[in-house]
Amino acid sequence: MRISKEQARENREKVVETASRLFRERGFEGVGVSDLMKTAGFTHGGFYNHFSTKDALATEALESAWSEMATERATASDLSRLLMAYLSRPTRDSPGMSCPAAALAGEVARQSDAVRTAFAGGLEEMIESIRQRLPDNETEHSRQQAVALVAAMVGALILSRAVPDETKLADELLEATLSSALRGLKP
Amino acid sequence: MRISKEQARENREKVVETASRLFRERGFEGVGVSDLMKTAGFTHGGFYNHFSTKDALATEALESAWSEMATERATASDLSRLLMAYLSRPTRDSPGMSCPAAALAGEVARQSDAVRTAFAGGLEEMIESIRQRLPDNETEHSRQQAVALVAAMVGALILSRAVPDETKLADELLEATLSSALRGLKP
DNA sequence: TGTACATCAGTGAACGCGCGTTCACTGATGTAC
DNA sequence: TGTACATCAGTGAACGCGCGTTCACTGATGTAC
Repeated sequence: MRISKEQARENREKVVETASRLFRERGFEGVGVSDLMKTAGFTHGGFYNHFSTKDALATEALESAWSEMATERATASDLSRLLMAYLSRPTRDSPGMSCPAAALAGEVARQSDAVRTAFAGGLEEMIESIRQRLPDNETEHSRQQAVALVAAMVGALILSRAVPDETKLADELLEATLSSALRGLKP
Repeated sequence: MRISKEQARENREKVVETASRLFRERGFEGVGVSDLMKTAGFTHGGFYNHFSTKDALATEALESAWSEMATERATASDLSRLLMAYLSRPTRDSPGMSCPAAALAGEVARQSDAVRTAFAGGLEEMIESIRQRLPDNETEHSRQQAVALVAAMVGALILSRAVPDETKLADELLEATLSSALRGLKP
């Protein structure tokens, strides 16, 4: 049952997008190739027609997630709103659709150079896009401010997801970091 | 070859401490029971004389790591120095001996309730010990400040470990977050 | 435009491997008398 | 205090299982004439 080239391209994309979501939800190690292909609507054997290894897919899936984030950031009207959306309960509760840094940073430290490089590329873009939205985005200091802000955003989301769901601390992490970040934007 | 009660107690502690280090270095999933017992100096079969499951050990190992951190925090003379030590390259490059939040937060979100609760307990202690060291540690606002500060510290360390070693960004994350945090301590 | 055949995306069984966990066994420690 | 025996921490083989990856096969698509 050979498939048309166009169909094959679409199928490949479907696998990458499914991986992009599942990896963020369960981590790289938490998603098996067989599991992933099944979720994407295929059998596992065909995987290696598209990707040389699981690690190669991980790299592509990460790039896909970062690109999705960049598109989403472009729609935010200003930095305050971007921060409010990022440090929110809906974002915390849907890791598969949100920031790959918050979902995968811990595991990325132990992945291949290809994955780590893809991660750093997307993170750099995130930092720069935030720097450009800072009030004083021309100064040298704005770079430092953007880097620190991204670290705080990512840290808050990761920690909020780690503590048990019902704890006050889970919400507190988002709220305190948001307040602190918004305060930092004032001149 | 039965062992004395005292010896058995020491052996158990050795396994917990080895796990505490290895889990922080490689993640929960990255350390096998057999591997762990071998590193601690035993064969794997004896594991279940001490722990009911690997998850039970994970919980104890996490508690042990947090307790180690609390002891270490108690020796810091002031908050500035604590921040400088936390956001440093030596700390970043020895995850097995440093903050369990930075090493394990990502994975903890997908662990059992027991592990997540142990994680939240240690994190809460960390937040409170930092709040007490803030200049205005009597105000209501100090709690919020401490929570946001901890999120930034943990986020910076996690991201610094995720990007490739040689990148400028790895150091930048530590430095920018440290500068921003120290600036936040001024009245 | 129609025919013959090569290509290759997808299928599903099979591979070796390491995982967490179980178990029969060993023999020094701990205990009962 | 000395003897007999039960206890149990540690050993290492074995368990079923799911992992990433390979492979022979299928049959519609793509191509050569």
